[in-house]
Amino acid sequence: MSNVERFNPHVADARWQNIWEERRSFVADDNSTKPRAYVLEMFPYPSGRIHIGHVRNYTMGDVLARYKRMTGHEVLHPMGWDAFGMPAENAAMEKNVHPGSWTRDNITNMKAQLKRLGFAIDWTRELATCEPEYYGHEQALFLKLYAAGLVYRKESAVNWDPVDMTVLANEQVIDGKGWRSGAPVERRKLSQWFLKITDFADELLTGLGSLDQWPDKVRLMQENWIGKSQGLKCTFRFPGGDGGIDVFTTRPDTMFGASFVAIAADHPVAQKLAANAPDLQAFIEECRKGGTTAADIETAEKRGFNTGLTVEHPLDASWHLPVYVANFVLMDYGTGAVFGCPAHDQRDLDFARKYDLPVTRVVADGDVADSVFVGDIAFTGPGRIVNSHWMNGMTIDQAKADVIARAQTEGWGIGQTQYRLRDWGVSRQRYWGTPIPIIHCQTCGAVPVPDDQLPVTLPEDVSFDIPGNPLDRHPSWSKVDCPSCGNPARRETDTLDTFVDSSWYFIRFASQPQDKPFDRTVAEKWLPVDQYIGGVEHAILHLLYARFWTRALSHIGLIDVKEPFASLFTQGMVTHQTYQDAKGSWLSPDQVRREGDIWTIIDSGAPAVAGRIEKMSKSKKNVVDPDDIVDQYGADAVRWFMLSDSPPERDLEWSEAGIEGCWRFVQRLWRLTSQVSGADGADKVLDRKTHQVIAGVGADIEALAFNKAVAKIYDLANAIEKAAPSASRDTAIRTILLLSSPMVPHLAEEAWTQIGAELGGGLIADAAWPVVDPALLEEDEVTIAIQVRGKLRDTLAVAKGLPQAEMEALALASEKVQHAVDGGDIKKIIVVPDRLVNIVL
RNA sequence: GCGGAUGUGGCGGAAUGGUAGACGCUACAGACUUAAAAUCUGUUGUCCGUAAGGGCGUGCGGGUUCGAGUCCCGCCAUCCGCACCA
Repeated sequence: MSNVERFNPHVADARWQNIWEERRSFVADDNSTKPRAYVLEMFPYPSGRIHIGHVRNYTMGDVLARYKRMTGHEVLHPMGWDAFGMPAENAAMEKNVHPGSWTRDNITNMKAQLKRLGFAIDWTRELATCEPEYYGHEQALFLKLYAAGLVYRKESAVNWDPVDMTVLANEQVIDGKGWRSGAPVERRKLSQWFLKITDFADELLTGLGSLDQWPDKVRLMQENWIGKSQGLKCTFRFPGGDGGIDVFTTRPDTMFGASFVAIAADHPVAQKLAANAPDLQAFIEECRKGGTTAADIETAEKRGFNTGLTVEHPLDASWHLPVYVANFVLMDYGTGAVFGCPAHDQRDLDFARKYDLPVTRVVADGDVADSVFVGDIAFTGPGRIVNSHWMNGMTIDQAKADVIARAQTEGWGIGQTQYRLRDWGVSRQRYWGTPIPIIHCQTCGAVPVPDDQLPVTLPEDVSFDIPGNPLDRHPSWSKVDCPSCGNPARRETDTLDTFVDSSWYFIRFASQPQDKPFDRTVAEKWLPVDQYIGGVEHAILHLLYARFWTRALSHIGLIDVKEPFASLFTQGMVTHQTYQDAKGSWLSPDQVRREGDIWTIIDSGAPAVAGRIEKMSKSKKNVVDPDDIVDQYGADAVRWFMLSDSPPERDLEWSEAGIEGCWRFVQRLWRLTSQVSGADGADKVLDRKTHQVIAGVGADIEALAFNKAVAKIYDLANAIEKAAPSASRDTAIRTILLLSSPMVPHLAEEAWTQIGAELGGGLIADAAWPVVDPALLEEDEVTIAIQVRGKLRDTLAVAKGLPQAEMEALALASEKVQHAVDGGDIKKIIVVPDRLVNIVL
């Protein structure tokens, strides 16, 4: 054993970080002729401190970025800040700081934290969405979409806090009450800006088909979110022929099972009736209680109000159905009205049982075809149509087609494609966001801010001492002259949803000229992003909005990119055990100590309870600060931990023992690199292992299966340690350094200068990935399994490629096999070459 | 409520339908040491057995197959998303 000093990250980390920076190692060259690789992790919200989840995310991207550089790519790996959002305003209210200075301070701190981890980031392209240099271009893009007719204004519901007189985000509504006032929230309508994402519904849906490097689950979730369905839009007429109620249904086959029509509380018919019906008015107001989320609405008790109105059944005018106002019907989806077929829809059945409405079966469940439906569980399976006159005996699909055809011929309905997707409401009644560049004029209406007046910047002099949007009460900011007629007018005081900011930052990273949002030619060189990595919580909204925005820009001819992210990876969360004291208060991990199976509070000696392993969160105090652990173990051990053990798409549990193990491995790798001996001679077994590992680690990194790459590196380290000195062993040591350098770059550089000096020096970051010799991958001997009746009875080492007959003979000759067969009748022998023999009795 | 996923030793996990538990962690035993740390060697799914060997084992219940952790059907549990959190 040599007496090498330990690897000291406290010195080495900063040294190499400075060298990479000085040499501009990771600055991407727009004009490079190398193949390009754009590696992007979802940019962070500057909340204050870097979170371990960020570290995991950026470590994964970093390994890929560094690997891509080593395999000859020009890599773009940028970083920026998703810097607008509510927490800055909350901080302003709580700590009396300006959202801007709070945000910018956080960025400074978090950038320093990220730098300590040695990520191969091109910091020259750093951007923050809260700066006019970014959001000004966003305003320009918004106005281009406006000019193209993709932006419009309409009424839409928000959570209204009647005490604070302010709009609340869903997050600020807790159990139906405002988080500060505690008052029950109401749904209130406001006029707001919308982007026409529904124009792209079909494109966004079919586009999913081209995203073959996206996880199936994300594509499926987006598909369901867009929710394309075919159905019938038809009118249930008021008796007497004066108008009616338009209804959309995906189940026209069940029309003869209808027993009521239900309309939304906001439906014009309901509104009109309520004017003269106080009890209906009261019911409608009751329906407005509670928050706006789908979960709130759909888990609320299903309630209805019988309006006393009736409508004619389209297929039988003599058949009249009652009209209810129901709290589960949404004005935003379809026509805001449905017909209820209780036998074949659970919600309708619950409703019918509650209000004692008829329940008629129209789809047979096997042989059950009784006209009166029994039970409380709706039948939604396949079957043939019954109790439906001429449709009896048809399949569901035949009946659907029949009813739609009949409706179109007779003129009372039309076959229609419907989407669940709604237009994207982008108005936010808040300060800390991109101002919507519109001016409201009494004469001219909504007028876009002229290009030469962009950016519309946020005023700095705002106060947060009372709830509500400071832009609204700013003395002068909103007072402007109309750009069109010159008369006094009012600036829009709503700001844009922060999802708009994150819908194009990846384009701005690729190209950031001062005078326009991006240079098309340069952006198109880099886009689409080759690998996008982030949390699965963004599977729908962010990723769908970014896809839409890119298509919208493409639609108006600004860029020729349809899909922004060619390959997507969704990582799991970082979790940690939680601890509580006897009263149930949360304790941080450094407040408790373990003695055997007993946990105690260090300060008081009182008992503590080790609870569930949960996502790290401040409220549960189970957080670990990356700075602390980098201080203790250095960047490389932390990075190694982020990649080890857990598959990246799954949750990773932070543990003391785990990081200790990683620290030991870093030191072990360091010792290994001091063992280059200069010895001669080849070690064929080690050579084979080395090349198998080169091939395996490369494939694993490309597949982002970092835990498997790590396991293979451990395997190679074990093999090297067991091998006797030889030229092969020296090569294996250099190889393991190269293979692990994307993961532990500081140690790799440090060791590389020592053993690399003799090879001519240079940075390992600039070194080439080792090349696999396919001839060395081949094993000449394989172990085959011998099964009897599918149970393993023996294993045999045989030459690779042994003929099946010989495998069979060897298997039968095995004593263990003969014992297991025990003279029984052999019916069949299955032979899988180089794998196994299965003897079937 | 709707949509999506996950479930394998003490723990994290590995396994193109073909030897379940690679690799790591923990624990235990041993070596080295005055001692500790570090390091090294070995053991570590479970039950029966001195051993050889055998039984049982991938959330639960069925099924397909020569062969199922893997495919199919039905459950259970947990987690994530649900349009103003980012």
